[in-house]
Amino acid sequence: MRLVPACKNLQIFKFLPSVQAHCSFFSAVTNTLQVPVDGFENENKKIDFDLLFPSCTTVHLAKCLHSLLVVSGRVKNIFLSAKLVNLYAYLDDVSFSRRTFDQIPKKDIYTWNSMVSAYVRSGRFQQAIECFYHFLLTSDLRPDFYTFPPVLKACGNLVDGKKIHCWVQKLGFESDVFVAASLIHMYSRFGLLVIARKLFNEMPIRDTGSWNAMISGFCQNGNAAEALDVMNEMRLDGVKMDPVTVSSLLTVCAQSNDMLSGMLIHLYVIKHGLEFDVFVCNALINMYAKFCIVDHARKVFDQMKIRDVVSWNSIIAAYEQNDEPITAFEFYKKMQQNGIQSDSLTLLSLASIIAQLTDDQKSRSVHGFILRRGWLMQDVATGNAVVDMYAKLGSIDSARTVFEGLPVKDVISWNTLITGYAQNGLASEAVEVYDMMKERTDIIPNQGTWVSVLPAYSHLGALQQGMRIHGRVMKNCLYMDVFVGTCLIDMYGKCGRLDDAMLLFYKVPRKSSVPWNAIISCHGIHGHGDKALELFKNMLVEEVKPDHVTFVSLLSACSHSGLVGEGQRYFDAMQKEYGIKPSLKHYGCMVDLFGRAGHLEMAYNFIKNMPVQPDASIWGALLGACRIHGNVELCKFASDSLFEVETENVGYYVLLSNIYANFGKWEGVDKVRSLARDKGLRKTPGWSSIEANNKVDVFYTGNQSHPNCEEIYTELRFLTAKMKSLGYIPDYSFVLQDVEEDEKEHILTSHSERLAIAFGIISTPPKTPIRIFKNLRVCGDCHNATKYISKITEREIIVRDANRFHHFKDGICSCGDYW
DNA sequence: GTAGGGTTAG
Repeated sequence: MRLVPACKNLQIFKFLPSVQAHCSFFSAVTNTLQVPVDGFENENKKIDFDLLFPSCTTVHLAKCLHSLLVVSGRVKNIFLSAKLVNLYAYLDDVSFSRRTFDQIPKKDIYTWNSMVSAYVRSGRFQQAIECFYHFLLTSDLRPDFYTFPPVLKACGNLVDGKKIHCWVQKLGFESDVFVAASLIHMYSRFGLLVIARKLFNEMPIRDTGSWNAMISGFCQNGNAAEALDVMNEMRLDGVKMDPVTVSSLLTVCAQSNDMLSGMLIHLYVIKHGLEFDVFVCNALINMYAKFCIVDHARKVFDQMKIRDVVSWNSIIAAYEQNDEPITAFEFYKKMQQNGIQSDSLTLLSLASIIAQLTDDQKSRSVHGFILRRGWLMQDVATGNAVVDMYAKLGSIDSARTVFEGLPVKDVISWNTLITGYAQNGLASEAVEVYDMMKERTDIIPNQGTWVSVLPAYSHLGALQQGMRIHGRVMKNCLYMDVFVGTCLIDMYGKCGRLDDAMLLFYKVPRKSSVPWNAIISCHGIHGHGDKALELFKNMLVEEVKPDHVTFVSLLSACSHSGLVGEGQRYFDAMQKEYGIKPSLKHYGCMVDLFGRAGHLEMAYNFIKNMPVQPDASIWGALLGACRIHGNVELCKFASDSLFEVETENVGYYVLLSNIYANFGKWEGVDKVRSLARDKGLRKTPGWSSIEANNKVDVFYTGNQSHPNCEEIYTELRFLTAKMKSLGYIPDYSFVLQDVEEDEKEHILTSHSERLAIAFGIISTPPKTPIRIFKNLRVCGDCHNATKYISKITEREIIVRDANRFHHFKDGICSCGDYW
């Protein structure tokens, strides 16, 4: 080939590959277009370059064509060079468009238009606008009809385009259908729908594109009703909907949960033969996925003749978001088998699938894949998905590391990390991250932030901080958001303010089960079983459909209040009247309900008749009941069964060792403890916290390092003496160490809950309520002592432990010693 | 020779 040496000196050939590449290009184009290679060698006279452009389907081929133009000198032809600008843009290589553009010495309007639209097509809106202004400043040419649509599109993504609109008016292009559609679309993107509608109404001639611009304007603002109105006007006008109309409308139907309209449009699609358009099918898949009708989504997907990456992403996301991670993963594998390259959205779904499948090993591969593609650095959404994946898998440290490495962190990155800590039981870390976001960034918290940080405050019992958020939320009316509202209800309920929780409950929208579940559960943990049942009945009156969570809240409320008969009835009703299949959580509540009430045999028989395999939580509930009611035989059986299915949860070892200690079987205690030690399990240390003077203080058992330590122990000595004079006898069965009597009394008085109460007494005004939180269950002797303390100090003492609330007042506890 | 209106996201 003589061509190659001739090309060597030319700048453009830096990009050109080997001799073989030239050969393959030549054979490709000459075969297709029947251009003899001789023709090129005879001064190119026989080659029609215009015909070569459509053959260039890759950047590589485009570069080869470019080289041909350079070598043959035809690059000087202004038409052909401008076509190259467009070609590179279509092949998604805008930097080559620009290089080619720069090499054109005398640019005409077509050249400029091509460059601007090349930028727009590749999403570089800022550069498109800059190029347009550069054109206005440096060229004598006037913009034409073709100039404005891309420029207006760029404006819709960046700045107010009113200035550009003035230009359009000055030049008299407003009546052009293409320009008008662009204006309508641009104003819609700014939410200026009135202006958009006015322009639309004033159009003398409307084509389908004009209608589509108006409809998509409403759709992109989530204005479903108006979009459907325009659709009806359009049809009355006798204009047929095309695939563009339909795909916009399907999306807005999905967003607004309008299943009826969505299905009617689907019928239209079938009747008018639009079901082979890829955009339409993709929109249908997404719509059915949002409606949770995955089968319909699947049917649409199956009958598609051509599928693109969006089709695959949509069907994968459909299964992923409807809790079918296994099927979703199968589709991902099929996508690969079909040779479709994943994009960042594929990986977004994949990360969530892996989290749902709890597949630690695959999580590393997903992370690696994303890292290699550079998406972690370019695309914050992908980064957030990785953080979320690790957090959901419990690898919160990996989540943190990925988070730290993100070059740009948006509000969702922060929310994801906060939620990650909160859901892994690390509430104070969650709060720390929230504080860090507040102090070190300008990021404005949103609904998601409140939903992530409020549960952390609930967990810590940080009422003051929670209330501060309530204040902020009030300002922008976000408390009307059902999720934020529910988190606040939960926070007040879990911080002991049941009245405030109720007040709020009546303010938030309660059409869905979400706030009902929260308020029922709050009454349950406060031991107000009757009120929980009443709320459930109100829920039915207001025609809110209970879900599986409602019944968990309801059954556990029955269990806390000893409402055995009611619990049984609702367990039955749940299956028969509401068609909800009980999950292990429901079975656990029932075992707890029977066990706590002392019906150990019933609890055991219930487990035997369960249609599913009992897990550790079920045996744990039975073991807990055995502890309260002291059944040694069943205890042995329950613990054996428990450790067959679960050996990692330290709580169960502690429970069993406590039972042995209760019976004074110290060998048993030692055995269980060494068993746990061998497994490398360490007991969760018990702590209690109290929020006083805008600050949360945390006490561990036997704490000596608190600044008010001396005063606290003095107060406790004083209280113990007073309690004894009123008839208090320490119950040493709650001392879980084999030590002397003196030592036992000291151990009881230095339990974390007592330190916190004593601190509350000395640091808050007399007779004000004291609110305490304990991470484990409150000790029985402390429970008894707190009754006396409430009488002596004339204070209401509210203790929330891992299980429920205890309200102490005038020497009695709201739980009636039943917990 | 060029242009508008469309599908997937935490």
